Amino acid sequence: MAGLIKAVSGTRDLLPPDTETWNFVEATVRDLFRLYNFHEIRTPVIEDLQLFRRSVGEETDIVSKEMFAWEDRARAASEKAQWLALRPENTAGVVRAYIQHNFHERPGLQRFYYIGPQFRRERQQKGRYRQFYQIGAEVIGTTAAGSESPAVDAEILEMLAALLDKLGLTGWTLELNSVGCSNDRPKFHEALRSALKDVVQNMCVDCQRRAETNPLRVLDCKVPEDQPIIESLPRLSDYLDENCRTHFDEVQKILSAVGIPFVLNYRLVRGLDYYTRTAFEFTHGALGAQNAILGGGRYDGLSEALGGPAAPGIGFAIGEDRLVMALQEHSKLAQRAVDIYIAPLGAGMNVETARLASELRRKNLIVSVGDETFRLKKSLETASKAGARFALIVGENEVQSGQFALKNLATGEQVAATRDQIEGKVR
RNA sequence: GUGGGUAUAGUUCAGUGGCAGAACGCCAGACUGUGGCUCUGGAUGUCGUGGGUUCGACCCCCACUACCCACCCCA
Repeated sequence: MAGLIKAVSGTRDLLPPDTETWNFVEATVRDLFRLYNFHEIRTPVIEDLQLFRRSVGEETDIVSKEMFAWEDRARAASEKAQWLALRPENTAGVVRAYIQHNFHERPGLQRFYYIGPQFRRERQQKGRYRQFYQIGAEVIGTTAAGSESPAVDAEILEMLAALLDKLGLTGWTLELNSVGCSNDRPKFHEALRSALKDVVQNMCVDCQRRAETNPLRVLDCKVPEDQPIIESLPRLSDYLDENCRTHFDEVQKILSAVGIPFVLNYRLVRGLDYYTRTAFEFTHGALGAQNAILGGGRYDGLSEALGGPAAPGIGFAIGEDRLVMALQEHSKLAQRAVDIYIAPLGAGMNVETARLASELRRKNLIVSVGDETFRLKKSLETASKAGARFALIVGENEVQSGQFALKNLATGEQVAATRDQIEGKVR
C-alpha cells in the first residue's frame, strides 16, 4: 500500500490476541512482586542525557551509538542547552528518583518495580526492537538497612524463578557470576589487559577492538577459534577479594537451599558499566540469537556515581517482548472465552438486549452483544466465531414469556431460562 | 553501523517476458427462529515505491523503502 503511514521502523503494534499474553504476564508480575513487598515506580520516558552517560557509561554501545537524544529547544535562550534522551533502560531513572526524592531517609530497603517501554536505536531482528518493553525491579538502600546482603541477591533470583514458573515457562537457565567490586575489578582489569597483550593479535577483529574499549567483553566472545585463548585468560573469580568471594558464596548457598538451579558462568559479563559483584542472566533456547530473557546484577556504586548518597542496590530487567515470545512458543495459555453472546432476534430487541447484557456483566460474565438486524443463523455463526460458550436468544417469544433460549454452543443443547436463571446455567 | 534473504488477495504462499492464481479466511445463497459439516456463487489486488530495458514488465536491470535472519550489542 503506497502512501500509508505505518509504524516506524523497529517499532510494532501489539495486537489482540497477543495483548492477552502481555496482560497475563503483567498481571502475574504485579501479583507476585507484591508478595515480595515490591512497589511500582513510574519514571519518565524522557530523561537528561547526562543521566545515562554517568550510569550506563559513556563508552558503552548503548550510550555512544544507540540513544535517541536531542537538544531541548523549549528552554530560554539564556539557559544552558540541555540534551534529553529517551531512556534506553530504567535502572538509571529509578536510582535518580531514589536520590531526588530522598528515599534513603525512609526506613528500610526500598523495593521498586517498573513495567514500561525503553528505546534503543538499533537494527531490529528477532527479539530486538527500537521500542521494547522491560519489566524490572530494584532493591536499593543504605548498607545499614541491609542492601548489600547476599540474602537480597538470592531473594531476587528466587523471585525471578518463581515468576517464570508461575508463568508456565519451562526450559530456562540461570547463569551466575560475580564481576567483582571497585576493590578487585581494577586488579583484574590490569591482569586481563596484560594477558591480552600477548595473545590478542591471534584473536578475531572484534576482540582486538574490545581489548581496547572494553576488555571484559572479550570473555563474552563466541568465535570458536578464540575459545582456547579465552580459556587461558585470567578469571575474575581468582581476583575477587575476601568480601566479594564470601558474598558470592553465600548467594549460591541460599539459592541451593531454596532449590533454584543455576550454572556458574565465569565469562558472564554485563554490558552496562554500573554492575558490580553478582551478575546474572536467564536464557531460553527458543529465542534465537537474542537468547537472554532477562539480565541483572548488583550496582553498589551507582547512586554515588549519580551524585547521591551511598546506596548499594541490585536489580534486573526482563525483556518483556522476549519473555512473551518464549511463552507463546513454550506454554499453552488458557484464555477466558466470551461467556454469552446475546442474539437479538429482529427489530426492537435492542432495548431488552442491552438490559440483559448490563445485568449479566454486573455478574462478571463476559458478554458480547449481537446485531438485531442479523438473522438467527448469522447470529449463531457470529457467536461461534467469537468463541462464545453460550448464545442467548432474545426474540419476541422470549420477551413475551420471560423464558430466554440459552444455547450451549459446544454441545448444541438448548434450554429455557428466566433472566435470573441465566447466570447459574452458564457457570 | 555491517552482511544475507524476502516483498503478489485479509492471511500463508505459488506463478509466467503476452488475460492475475491456489488454499484458508471473508460475504451471500441453499436454510425467512438455530451455528460448526456440506454444496453453490461472489468480492478481492496500482503484483512494496520510483526509475530503466522492451512492441509489451508482476517477471529482466538499477535505486529506494519496509520486513525477516544473522553480525554487532543487549533485555
